[in-house]
Amino acid sequence: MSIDPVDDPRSVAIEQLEQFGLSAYAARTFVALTSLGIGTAKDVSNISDVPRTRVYDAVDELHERGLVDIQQSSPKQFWVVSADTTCRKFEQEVQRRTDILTTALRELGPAEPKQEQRGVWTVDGQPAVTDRVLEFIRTADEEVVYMTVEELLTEDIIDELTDAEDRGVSIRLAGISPEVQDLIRDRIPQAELFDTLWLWSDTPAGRVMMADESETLVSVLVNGKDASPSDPRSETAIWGSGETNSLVAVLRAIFTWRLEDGKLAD
Amino acid sequence: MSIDPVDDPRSVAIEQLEQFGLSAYAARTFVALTSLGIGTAKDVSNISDVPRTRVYDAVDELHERGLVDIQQSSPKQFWVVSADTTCRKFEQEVQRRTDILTTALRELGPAEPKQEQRGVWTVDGQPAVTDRVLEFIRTADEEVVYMTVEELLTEDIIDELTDAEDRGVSIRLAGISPEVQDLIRDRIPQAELFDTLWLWSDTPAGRVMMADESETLVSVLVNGKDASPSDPRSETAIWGSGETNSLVAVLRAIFTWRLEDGKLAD
DNA sequence: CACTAATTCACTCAGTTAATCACAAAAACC
DNA sequence: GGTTTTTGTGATTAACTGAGTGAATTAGTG
Repeated sequence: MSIDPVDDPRSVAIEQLEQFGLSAYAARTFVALTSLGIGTAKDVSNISDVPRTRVYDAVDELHERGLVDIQQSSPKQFWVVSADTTCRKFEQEVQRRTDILTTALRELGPAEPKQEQRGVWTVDGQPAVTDRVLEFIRTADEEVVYMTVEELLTEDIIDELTDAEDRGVSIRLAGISPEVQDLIRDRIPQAELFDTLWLWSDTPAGRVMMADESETLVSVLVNGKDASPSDPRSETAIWGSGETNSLVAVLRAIFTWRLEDGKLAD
Repeated sequence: MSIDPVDDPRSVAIEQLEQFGLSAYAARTFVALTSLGIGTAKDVSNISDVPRTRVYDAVDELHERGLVDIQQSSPKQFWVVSADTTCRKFEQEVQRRTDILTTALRELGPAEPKQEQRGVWTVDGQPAVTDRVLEFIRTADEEVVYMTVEELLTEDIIDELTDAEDRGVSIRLAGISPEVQDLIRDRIPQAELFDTLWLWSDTPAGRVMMADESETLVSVLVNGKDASPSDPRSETAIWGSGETNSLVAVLRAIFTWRLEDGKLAD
């Protein structure tokens, strides 16, 4: 077919506008008006598939939001604000909302350190896993050990590691190719780079990390062979926290042993 | 009653979370978990009024979004990310969406200068009116005349006027008390301050503006006496654009006459 | 093995919104 | 001036989503 819905700017815009809380009609009407600039209900109905009689309601909704102005004539004319202004508007709106949410949650959250001992938690999806990793690095104050395949040593992680090092946290990294090692030595000079601990390459490798010997995370990439090759939600991790957590215990044992044995005793 | 819903951080947070696209159950569950830190379905159901049997669905939804992790034990335990991380997450998410929307709309909008001649458009609500004013100032390149009551000479307008002045646009302001005039002279030194043109004080005064003698806007505050005194949606404006627009013609005549007559001829 | 708690699943009900239709008012056109 | 088309408003119906409830299955516990 001629138009691929995922590429068509119309569909994309409509999709996003709905996400911002507009009704389907309002979103489609807005997009139609954006390419028209100014138009009547008939014009809008022609190029969008909004029933003509419903354009009026949709425009009212948009007018409420300050996105469209109405000319009281017959036929009514509808004027749409510029794309730039619209986006600025949404950004402000959302910024305001985020602020409200932040303060509300802060008032609420006792933020008492959740010292879970026994449990092992699951996280799915690379973004979510990265979040946990970042949080662990952020709250570490002595040591971070991070074994990873290269595709998972992303910029945000390096940033967080750099911050940690500045706080005096000792960083130990593994699983990195020689080229990237150079980069790391530049960005995080104090980091200790050690070789990967076990046979790593032919497994659906993900990452293994430990912070302060009390927070650990292990992940695998689930689409090593089959599954859609570019599915971003293909990482699955488990993590545990607390000195007596079993996962923590296992990893601490392994790391301590290998680090002291294979490399240096610090 | 003991709890005012508009002040209760729980209600506020739930409200905002729903705006961000979470279901009612998911939002309430999240808030409950935020004050708990870690909890079971029972815990959540006790302090929120989510039916126990539905906590699981809600948690699934939150897990999908990376806001909650699940411990596969019995009873299941749920762990919630910190308030800070949550808000960071939403901010990123929304930023991404706004970017997508912006590019999509840019591809779409011909952004051809909408030169409307005859029409007079309506705008309601102070934020929306301010938007139009800002846009007119932004696109002016010779002259801006702005008469206003003080409460409508807000910071964002002053900023935009300052920018305009830097571009070499001549600014003419009226309707400002002596104290504020000093402020203006400091912020926008080149601005010409002229006295209000007609009896202004006993009307439900709003603003009158003209940009480049081709874009004009007139507003009134509709709740001068009655109506809820602090209703923000109480300003109503009309605007017109183009050399031959009737509203433009009228205002141009008045301003030119009064400015040359009463003050100076520039 | 029996009993209880926990979890999942299936179903109902209500509210919302899309969509269609019918009608009144206004414009345009003989 | 009457007729026809266009425009705007309101009512009505259909479809869908999501809240809420309860039954059925599973997992712990004594």
